[in-house]
Amino acid sequence: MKIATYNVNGVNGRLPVLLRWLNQTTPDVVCLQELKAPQEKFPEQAIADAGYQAIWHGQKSWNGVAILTRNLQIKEIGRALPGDPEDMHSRYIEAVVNGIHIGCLYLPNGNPAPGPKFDYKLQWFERLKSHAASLLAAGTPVVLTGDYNVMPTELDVYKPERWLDDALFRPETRAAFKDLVDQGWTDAIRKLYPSQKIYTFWDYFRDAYGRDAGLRIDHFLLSPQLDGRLLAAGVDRNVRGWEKTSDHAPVWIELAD
DNA sequence: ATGACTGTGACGCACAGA
Repeated sequence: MKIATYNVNGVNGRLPVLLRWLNQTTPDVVCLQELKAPQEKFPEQAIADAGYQAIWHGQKSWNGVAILTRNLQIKEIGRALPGDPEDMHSRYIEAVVNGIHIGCLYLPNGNPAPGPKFDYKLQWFERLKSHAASLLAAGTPVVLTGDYNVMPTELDVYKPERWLDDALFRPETRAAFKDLVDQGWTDAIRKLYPSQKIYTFWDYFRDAYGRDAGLRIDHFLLSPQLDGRLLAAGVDRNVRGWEKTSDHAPVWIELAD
């Protein structure tokens, strides 16, 4: 089973790119982030015509997450990260597909740091850790994937020294990600490519893609039940070179059935 | 060190992104 994650940066503006990529790569499950569309403006029909059913949690202008499946039943479990009923951002949706819990997340950016946005990021991280721990305790296979807005190590940044004070790379952020992984999760890309420079995002500015000035911020965390089923993983980085493309590239894993 | 790009909502320009 092939599972992909893709921060589309606007699902309607990105629709031609999204459909082209879906058609070329036909993942079985797709987690989308940054829909930037209200609930009623999700392009359900175009995605259905491409062969995918979908559940989504939209929001006007910002955020928004979705899970798409191809020829697989999808059962929604929830569309909010537990722990803060006041949090109105659409940043989490969870479903069961093929017996696997799929958590699709869009972790807050957190800039500028320090400040209230950074505090929100760290609080969101705490809630994620809490929910992740309960998923592990349940003992079912789980994939937690999406845009984590974290470069976990220096290997994941083109110029680490420039990012030390950034919300995506500050010590508190990296520590939160490490705490999460240390619960018992496997970072799928790093398991297969422990020392390779791999990026999933390139800024629109200054020809970042052309210079390969990238970041690795979109991740797949696998619960222990799935660790042994990981067959392959990669980044469809060519998609970042397409016209009218997102600043993120799709990332994917392949699991044994 | 700075500013550069992009999508959305509204149809200016502000805001958020990373």
